[in-house]
Order: sequence, then C-alpha cells, then structure tokens
Amino acid sequence: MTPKKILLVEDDPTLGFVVKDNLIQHNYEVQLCEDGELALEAFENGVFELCILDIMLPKIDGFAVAEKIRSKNKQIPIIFLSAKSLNEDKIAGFKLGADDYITKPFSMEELICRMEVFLKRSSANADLQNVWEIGDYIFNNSEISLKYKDELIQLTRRESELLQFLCENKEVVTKREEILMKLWGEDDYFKGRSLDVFISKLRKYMSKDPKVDIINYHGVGFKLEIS
Amino acid sequence: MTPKKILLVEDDPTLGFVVKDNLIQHNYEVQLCEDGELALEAFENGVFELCILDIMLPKIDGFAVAEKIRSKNKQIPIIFLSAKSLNEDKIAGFKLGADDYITKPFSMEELICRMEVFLKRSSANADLQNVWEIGDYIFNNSEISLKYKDELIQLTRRESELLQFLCENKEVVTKREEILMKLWGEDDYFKGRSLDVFISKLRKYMSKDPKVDIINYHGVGFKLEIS
DNA sequence: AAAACTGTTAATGAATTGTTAAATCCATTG
DNA sequence: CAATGGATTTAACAATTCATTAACAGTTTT
Repeated sequence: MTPKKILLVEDDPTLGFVVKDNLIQHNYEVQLCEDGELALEAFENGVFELCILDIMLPKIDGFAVAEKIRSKNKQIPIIFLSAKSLNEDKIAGFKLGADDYITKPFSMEELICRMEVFLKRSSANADLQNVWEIGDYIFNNSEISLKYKDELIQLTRRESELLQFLCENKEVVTKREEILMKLWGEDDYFKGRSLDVFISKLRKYMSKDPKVDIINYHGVGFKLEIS
Repeated sequence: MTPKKILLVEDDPTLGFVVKDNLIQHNYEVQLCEDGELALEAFENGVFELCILDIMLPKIDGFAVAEKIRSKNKQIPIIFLSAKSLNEDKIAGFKLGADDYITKPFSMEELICRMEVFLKRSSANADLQNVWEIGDYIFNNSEISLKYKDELIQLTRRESELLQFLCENKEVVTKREEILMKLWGEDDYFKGRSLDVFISKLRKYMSKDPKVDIINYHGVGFKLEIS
C-alpha cells in the first residue's frame, strides 16, 4: 500500500519535527511547512490526502490557509491544531470547512485516530480485516480456513473470497451483480451459476450452526445473517 | 426544509433533556433514548441522519451500539459523548467507525458545529437514499423490506422497485408511462396491467396506516400521499 | 350506455435458485 | 511432456418464487 501524503503546517520546529517523525513511523508521507505561504505553495504543487494546520502561524494564519485550500478542494480533510481552546476559534474554524480540531497538548495516538477516520471515508479504503467470527465458526481469510470447534475446514480460493465478501457485508443484502463484478469481473449467466454453486458449498460448510444463514433474496442477491 | 432526525442516546435525564431541547431549538428533530437497547430499537424503526451516543450507558454501552449501527449503515455519522477523556476509549471508539468524539463538559455550540460538518457532507452525497419513512411504515429498499411496528413484510424485487419510485416522487403525481418506462422498459397494455397488480399489492401492505394512500389519477398515473 | 381505465384475485408459466455431477482448466510433479 | 489431482466452470435437473397474464368486477369518462 502506498503511503498517504499529508500536508503538515506547524511553525514550532520541535513540535513539527516530532509530529512529522511520528507520522512517518506510521507509514505516512509528510511534507512539513513552516508558514502559511509555504503551505499554500506546497498544496499547489503536490497531491495530498489530508492537511494538518496549526492556527497560529507567521504570515498567513491557519484559518486563512484553510480557506484557500477549501476554495481549491472541497473534499480534502483539514484538521486544526491549536493551543487556544477558545470557543470562538473553534467555531470560526469549523465554519471554514475544517473537519476536526485538536487542542494542544495532544497525543499522537489521538491525532492518528482522527486522521484515520477521515482517510477511511475519503478513499473507499477497505482496511482488510481477515479473521471473522461467524456464529460458532471462525473464518480466517489469510489461512483460507473455516474452524468449527476442533474441526478445521480448508477452503478453496473462491470459497474464501466469497465468504470474505459476505462477511464484509454481513447483515446486509448484497446484490448478485455486485458480487459477480467484484469477484468474477463480469456478470453473465455462467458466472452467476458458478456463484450459486459456491453459495451452496458455503451453506453446507456452515450448516452446523443454525444461527448462521445465507439467505437468498430472489432476483436480488444474498445476505449473511447471524441471528 | 424538513428538519433532520437525530438519534440521541444519553442516560442522564438532565443532560439528555438539555441537549434534546437545544437541538430542537436549532430545528432538529430528536429522538432521545435512555439506554443502548432502546437506541437500537429506535434505530431499526426510524430513519436518522446522525447519531449522538453517550459511551457509558446501562445495558449495552455506546461502543456496542455504534458497532451495531455501523453494521447496518456504513454512512451515518456517529458522535460519541463521554466524561472520560481516556485515550483507550477514544481509540476504541474511532476504530468502530465513530466520526467524532466530544468530552464532557462540552458547549452546545461545539456539538452543533461538529454535527454540521458531518451533515453537510452527508447531504452532499445523499444521491441514493434507500430508507424511507412512509407514515408509520419504514421502507428499506436495500433490505427490500417494509416494516410496520414489529411486523416485517418481505417485499419482492418489483414491489420494492415500484415503492422506491413512488417514494422518490412522494406527493407528486407520477405518470403511468413514466413508471412503466423506468421500471419495465416499455409501455404496453400488459405491462400496464402488471403495474396495476403491484399497486394493488402495495396498497394492501400499507393499509394498516390510514395516513398512507396511493391515489390513482384516472388516465394519468399515481401519487403516494402521506397525510 | 358504451368505451376505456382501474382494482383485485387467482392461474400460469417463465425466471431464478439449490444441488449434484460431469467436464474442463491449470498448476505441479514424476 | 504427459499424468495427476484439485479447483472451477458448465451441465443437468429439481424445486421454488414471483412476474405476468387472465378473468371479472367496479369505476370514470365521453
């Protein structure tokens, strides 16, 4: 996975360095700018996925930077950092389209959590969970296996892919078409029949726990239900 | 503009009342629940645009509620309230898909600002609504279901498609021809009769709430009316 | 009053799905 | 390079579901 590019604007060199370093540790790519002017220049000349702005900056303050950035890009998440915890500031920030606001001192953990919230939604970023609890079964998609109590069922590639997809959409009706396009790359009669065959197999594997059900919605798709 | 519905879950009656009242002042519609169980029930039986969850709740805690809500709805913004400012809590919350986190005590201004950030973006991409309130019924077009109080009616594909179309044109007369072309792809005598059959079925399903009516305009089309 | 349109129920039959087995594909090995 | 064996796809057939058609009654328009 390629690291996400972050624009960090912080005039305090010590804090700037600490945050930058920390983010790099967490596999982000960081461009640190010392003032608002440099920040805007950097924004023009790079592709970033998220901005972290200190409010108190020399030359152009954080709010003004945010306003400029927003005018160029309505989507990019902006997080403000500030020593002030004044309400007026917070409000002004949000009005300009800031997405979050963290008061100093803050922990890196907190910052990263907040960043992840936005990054998760901005890119349809499927962070890959690969072990699932399905009723009394444990499905491990990296080992391609399904466990029931002591019993181990070795799945095949397709079986595992399909079960993964159903788990990602647990308790939700997933359209046949969607499954087919995602796993088979095309939606025709035969791929559809193949899907039915695999559904049938998964049902058989998971028949030991009556709480688990793959329900068909006629003409629409399937739902993995755990009652 | 119709007020946005907020699900507020707070066990402290005083705080709950204050927040609810304040939000109503700001033209929100608020359903206040005292515990996690009631909250999940309410979520199943209503259409909300944003959730505010206290973390410390009797019966089911806020995180568990969030997890359930997320499994049903990947989009809806969730804001946590908490007296604790412990880091572990924050992290756990964000991981479950919370969108924001406010520590008590907080100002209503701040809460509302944060709410607006999320509501603004969600309304920006509200192209595909698929849960509708139809009088006392809840129609869920992705689950292909119609709920009336505790009762669940499983719809068929066509029934669901038609009801979706009527919902999109609620309170407006939709021409037969338009429905037929959109759903059947052609407008002939038999497709028309088919449409009438489905209208009849939908009327029967929704006969329990006298406020809901599908009205025929002779020679023209139908209107879904909620009085 | 006739013609056209709509409401409703039931029957019919086409489409979809469940399941098992056979055919095909494909990577690996002797 | 042929043989093997496992995995996936296709085939075949049974079972099910639901959209359509039919039939008839009621309503509105001309």
